[in-house]
Amino acid sequence: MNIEQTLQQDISKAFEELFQAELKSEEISLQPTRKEFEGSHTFVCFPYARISKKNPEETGRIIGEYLKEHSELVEDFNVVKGFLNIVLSDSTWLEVFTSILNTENYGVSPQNGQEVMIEYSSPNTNKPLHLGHLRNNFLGWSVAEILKANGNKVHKVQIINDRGIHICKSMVAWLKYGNGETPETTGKKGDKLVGDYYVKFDQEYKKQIANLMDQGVGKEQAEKEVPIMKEAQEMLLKWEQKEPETYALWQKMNGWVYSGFDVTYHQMGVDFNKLYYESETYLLGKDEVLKGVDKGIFFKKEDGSVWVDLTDEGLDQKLLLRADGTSVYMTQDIGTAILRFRDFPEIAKQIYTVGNEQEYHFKVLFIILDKLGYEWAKECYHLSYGMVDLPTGKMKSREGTVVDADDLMQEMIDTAHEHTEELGKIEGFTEEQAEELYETLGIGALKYFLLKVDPKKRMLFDPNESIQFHGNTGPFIQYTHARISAILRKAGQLGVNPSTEDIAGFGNLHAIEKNVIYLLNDYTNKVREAGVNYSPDIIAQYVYDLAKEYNRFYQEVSIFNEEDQQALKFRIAFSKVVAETISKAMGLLGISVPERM
RNA sequence: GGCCCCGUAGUUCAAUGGAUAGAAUAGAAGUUUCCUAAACUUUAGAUACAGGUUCGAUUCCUGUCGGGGCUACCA
Repeated sequence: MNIEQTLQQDISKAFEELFQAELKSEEISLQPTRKEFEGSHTFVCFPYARISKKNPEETGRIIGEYLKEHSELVEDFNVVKGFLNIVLSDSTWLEVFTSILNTENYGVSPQNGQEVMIEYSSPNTNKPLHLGHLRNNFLGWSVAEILKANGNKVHKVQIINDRGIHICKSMVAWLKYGNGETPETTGKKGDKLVGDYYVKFDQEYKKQIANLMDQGVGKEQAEKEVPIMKEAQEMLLKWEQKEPETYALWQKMNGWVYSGFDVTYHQMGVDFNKLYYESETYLLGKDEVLKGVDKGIFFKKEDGSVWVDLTDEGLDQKLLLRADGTSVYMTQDIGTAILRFRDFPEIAKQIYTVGNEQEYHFKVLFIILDKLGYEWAKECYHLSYGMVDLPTGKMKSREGTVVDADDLMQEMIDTAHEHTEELGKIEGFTEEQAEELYETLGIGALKYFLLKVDPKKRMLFDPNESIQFHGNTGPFIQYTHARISAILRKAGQLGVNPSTEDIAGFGNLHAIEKNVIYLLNDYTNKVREAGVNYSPDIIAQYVYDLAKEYNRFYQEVSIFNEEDQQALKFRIAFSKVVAETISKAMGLLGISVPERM
């Protein structure tokens, strides 16, 4: 049963019969009643005063009377300053609840036949993943899950930026200063090792510039003449010519990075269906651009460079091919987009999870694809998210303020460990179970923290204060689930296993129970809304509200002391549905929930 | 300079144009014979500023002030 739809229809009917006015039921918007008033759904009467030709207060009263008389759902109503608050009957609430109880896969829409591709992560291979990647990955992965729950078939992909001057820098530094070090000989994660040499390169680079300047060379000239930078550029050329030694070194070092990334992704709990490598796609797009020149979509300058003129769109001119004929980033992205639609001809949408500093880039990319005549260009979407700032400001690798992904996750797990031991909550756990719990809690806290904020907004991460386990946090929600699990275990031991028949006709619902059922009923709306807006924060906010409201119930209503057997059974079934909904919603965020904690 | 985004309690986050702007945390005060106190209850505290549109504005428009991003023949 759909409460909202039914109410909308009933209100629509009221308008027809009372005021002879046609008002489509979709046009009628209901909002949740504020908690200081009685009722669950509120109809705002102001906009309809001109239809009813009565003041809002009066309009609300008349419609309220009508609903109370004619609607099967409505038991009572009150009107406060033009707001019609609708009170539903207990039997309505119970009916809503049992219908949820009996719905398989509640909150999951049937397949709609639509295929969607979502890209996230897309790291460079010259340094380890950091806090910004965590937001990116958690966001992309969660949006993928949310889209699945909305009935889409989803392909999770990333493009790995595995070539270019950045990786050559690490390679040069390793050759010069590495003494043949490997992850095996040092015991270091491969991505960390390669990252160290990237840093080493930068240090040497600066040193050499300083030396040159000491010798009286001007700053600009020094930057141009630095020997180590020249070496990196030469290496890039060798790589492009596939010079065997360079190529082998590149493969070896990237291999180290990938093994390191695998560990990190595993700990993060994210995965991909297909990987794209820049080394395989960076030459794509050039043909498309040249074709575009032939068609007059792009233009060539005297020096031979190719540009697109976007001044009609209110943007600038943008370079697509350099004078020497080589590609730029934009060219590659054009090629990759086309490749992906070739690989997956059925996809109806492509989503790029990339930080908001690249908004301009994607705006231009999508316009170009459209100009090239690709219908699907309109279905490309830049899932743009804000930076994660530190209390000291932006993360800067050169200033050593980057928060490493592995370190941060480990820190969260360690904190969960300490916290759990302090509370003495690990009695009866095996060592293995305890370790698993710390991980569940630590990673859960981190994911929830990063996902509860609207992706579009920048957010602050304070390492000292963001690791919290109280209040609006992942562990709070996990704790609620563990509490319910304890109730269900006890119910199982007592042999209480309520069925729909057991609770049929139960008519003594507690006010908090109605609030919770309202939330349970709202879950499908939230999943839809989160899908439409690509916003896991909607789910995060929702599941927190649900857990919080259930905790109030837990505090105020006792279950096993209840003498009325039907009430007891209802509360068991009710708790079970709450636990399942918490678990599902958290699942959409990539957060698992423990049975005990 | 041009373009884009953001200014909400001390702090971190909410609020399809709707009621007395919600949470969390930090502060103050309470609640464990009873299903896990990582919980619950009470209390105090905010829309940067000035106009405009509207029955009604945190939300839409204009301006001011403040913060951030983009604006490379880098990726």
